[in-house]
Amino acid sequence: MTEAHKPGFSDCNNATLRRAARSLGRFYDDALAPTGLKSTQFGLLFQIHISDEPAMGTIAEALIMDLSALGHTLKPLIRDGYVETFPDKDDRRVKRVRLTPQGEAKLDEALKLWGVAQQQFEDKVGAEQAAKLRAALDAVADLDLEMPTAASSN
Amino acid sequence: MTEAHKPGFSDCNNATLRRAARSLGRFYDDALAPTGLKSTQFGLLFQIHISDEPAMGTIAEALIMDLSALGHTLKPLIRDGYVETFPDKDDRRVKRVRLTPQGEAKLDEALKLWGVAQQQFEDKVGAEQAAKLRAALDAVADLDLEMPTAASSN
DNA sequence: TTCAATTAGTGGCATATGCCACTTTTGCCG
DNA sequence: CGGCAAAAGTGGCATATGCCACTAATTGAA
Repeated sequence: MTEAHKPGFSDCNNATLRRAARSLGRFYDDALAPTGLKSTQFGLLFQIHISDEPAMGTIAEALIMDLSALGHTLKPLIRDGYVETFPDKDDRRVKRVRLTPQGEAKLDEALKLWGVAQQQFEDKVGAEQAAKLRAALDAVADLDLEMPTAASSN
Repeated sequence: MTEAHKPGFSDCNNATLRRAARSLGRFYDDALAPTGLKSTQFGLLFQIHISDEPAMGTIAEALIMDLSALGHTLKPLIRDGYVETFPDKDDRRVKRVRLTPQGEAKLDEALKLWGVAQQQFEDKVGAEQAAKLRAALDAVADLDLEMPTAASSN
């Protein structure tokens, strides 16, 4: 076969993905810096915004993140007054989430800066390519991966 | 029709990337769990392995990660005896890194499990597609993105 | 109705990552 | 040569994420 270039991270799908995530994350973080929000927080606020007072579990599922991780990530946003929670009317185990007026305002503010970064990115890779990449990433994220024969070998 | 029912949630390239990273990270983490290593640690050990006693800055650059972040991430690996550092002969500011024999052994052990996960992934998406995805991700990671506003000299 | 199993979150602990302020070395220059 | 800027790391602080053990609220029998 071809004289494979430096293997390094290149071979591991996961390592490559994380590396790209660090790189792109920095870019979007820089873009949002003036708002005081991290790109992850921005994404979370947006997800809450487009949902209808979602339960924590619902958000976690949509973002494919651990429920407890979501709880942790939500704390600074609640502390800063951007988000608030309230119990579900029918199931007291369920805690629903919504943006506060300040949260909505902050999101609007962030959306403008996000747009600049997003545009910048798409100008570089092309809107078409970017859309394809996102589709591919969504497909990967939604894969039902499972370890075949879990352990107990040799 | 009703909106907001898509798997993703926004057109944000960064959010989509992070979401996929969380998802895939879990898969690889599960695969490596028997070794006691996280997929990130595995990636770091591998990077050190294929490099020639790299300086910390060199590793950070290759993985596109903050130097201080690398330092933090390295700590548990040093504590567990998989990695050791030593000063550069010519420049005392430089700290070089290498795997210990246990580190090499642990890496070998992890490589086997990684291979299974990697194979599992490629069976699902196709080796061809996976390679393309990695190429796209590497391209994204190496983009020279810059915010127009604060952009000065570079 | 009462109790075991399930579901939704919380809290603690540990790693992953970044930024910023320092400290130590080098390098460069007048 | 002396001093100042740049380079390489370190440490502290804060957020991002996961897993596990627990608690509280529900549900599904018996």
